[in-house]
Amino acid sequence: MTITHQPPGLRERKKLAARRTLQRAALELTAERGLEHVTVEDIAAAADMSPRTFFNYFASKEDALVATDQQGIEQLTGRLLARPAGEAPLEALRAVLVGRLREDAPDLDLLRLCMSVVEPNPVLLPRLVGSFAAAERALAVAVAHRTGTDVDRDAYPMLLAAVATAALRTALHLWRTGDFAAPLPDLVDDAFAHLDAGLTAPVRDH
Amino acid sequence: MTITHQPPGLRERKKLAARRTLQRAALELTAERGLEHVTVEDIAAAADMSPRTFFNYFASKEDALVATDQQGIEQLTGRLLARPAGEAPLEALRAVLVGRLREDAPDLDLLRLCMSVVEPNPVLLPRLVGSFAAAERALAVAVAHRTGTDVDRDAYPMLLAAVATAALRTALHLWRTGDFAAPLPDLVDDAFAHLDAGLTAPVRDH
DNA sequence: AGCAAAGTTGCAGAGACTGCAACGGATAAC
DNA sequence: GTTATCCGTTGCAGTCTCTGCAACTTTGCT
Repeated sequence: MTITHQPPGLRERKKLAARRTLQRAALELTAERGLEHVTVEDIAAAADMSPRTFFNYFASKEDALVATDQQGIEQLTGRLLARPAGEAPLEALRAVLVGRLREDAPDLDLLRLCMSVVEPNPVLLPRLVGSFAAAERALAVAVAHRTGTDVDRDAYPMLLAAVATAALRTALHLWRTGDFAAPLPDLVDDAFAHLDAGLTAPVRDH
Repeated sequence: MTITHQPPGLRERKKLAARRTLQRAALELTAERGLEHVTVEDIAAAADMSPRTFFNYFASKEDALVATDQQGIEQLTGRLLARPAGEAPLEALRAVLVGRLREDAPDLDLLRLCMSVVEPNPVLLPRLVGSFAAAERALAVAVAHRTGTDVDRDAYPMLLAAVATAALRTALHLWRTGDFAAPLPDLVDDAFAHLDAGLTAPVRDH
């Protein structure tokens, strides 16, 4: 099983499209009606698919609202490993995350929807936080690889990955509470700047 | 509605006991049989309660396996606010978390069980991570209060709370992969030490 | 065109979860 | 001591989530 980096075939593209369609349908319906007034059947219908097919893409209804796809994760770790070897790991993480966010606008769109949906449905907050777990683990492995440490014996890789997602989550929170006015990449960058500054109590300038 | 800090009445104690009984039953059964071979009915039976009662305590089967109770969270934030005002916020968080872990052994027992259960049931990992969300939010509010910042406008409080739980989660991971040999409080302390050291790549000494 | 691999769908069934109403034990007021 | 009240427990009925399986359709390749 080798990883093929061919231009993705029709098959893959259709699958990704279907996934996005379902995700968007789920988010929009939930934004309108609230989480408990949307059934999987509704979502499937809105996406012109069978309910059974929904579960081929998402393990649960809530997953469709907060999930990050495996492909995106692999893209992140790939880029992380491609950073110059001398770079400080935290810097590399910042560059990769910010870089990715600056690129794809369509993803940002879904992300915004997602944050809007989570806020009035607090049950989803743990889910959202949990959905970062997979990415975090993958990033930790990549960091371990970069630094020659061991994910299961050294604190460093997991801690660094966890701190990076902490920055991301913080930025997402501020993004939403600020009505998405500030550009998300900038917010993430700011959060990392706080980390660089050593997490000392900030000066209040407002 | 004021917060009563009376010695908890019989009623409260019984509720907490019931909750723990259910939690332990759920964890032990899942440890034996695996997540998908345990039903809520099984758990309720093992705890000598009706299945319906289970859902009076936990919103879902998985919740019983990873949930942290509201009371514990309030205890944490209470202690955080009671720390000396001059103390650096990260230091205060470290002291509170480590302090709490050094105290109650029974809780550690459940925590160990929980980690043992999550490992062979990866579906639970996001849930576990998500279960920290509530605590994190509460801690962020407390930090904001301590530092005079705004949870919804400044990155600092959420970032700090998220970093603290990152340390905790990292410690939990190492605790498990090390077969629970090292004392958890020490591991948490170590993780915070890494944070203090500025997240620079560690020297490899093994 | 024709074969093989992979995706979609329907179906049936187990189990998760909820609202409601009845029951019962503890508490408090009289 | 009796009565009124609160609050947790339980059973029940019903909806929805989620899964395995088998039939069918589409895609990718020759």
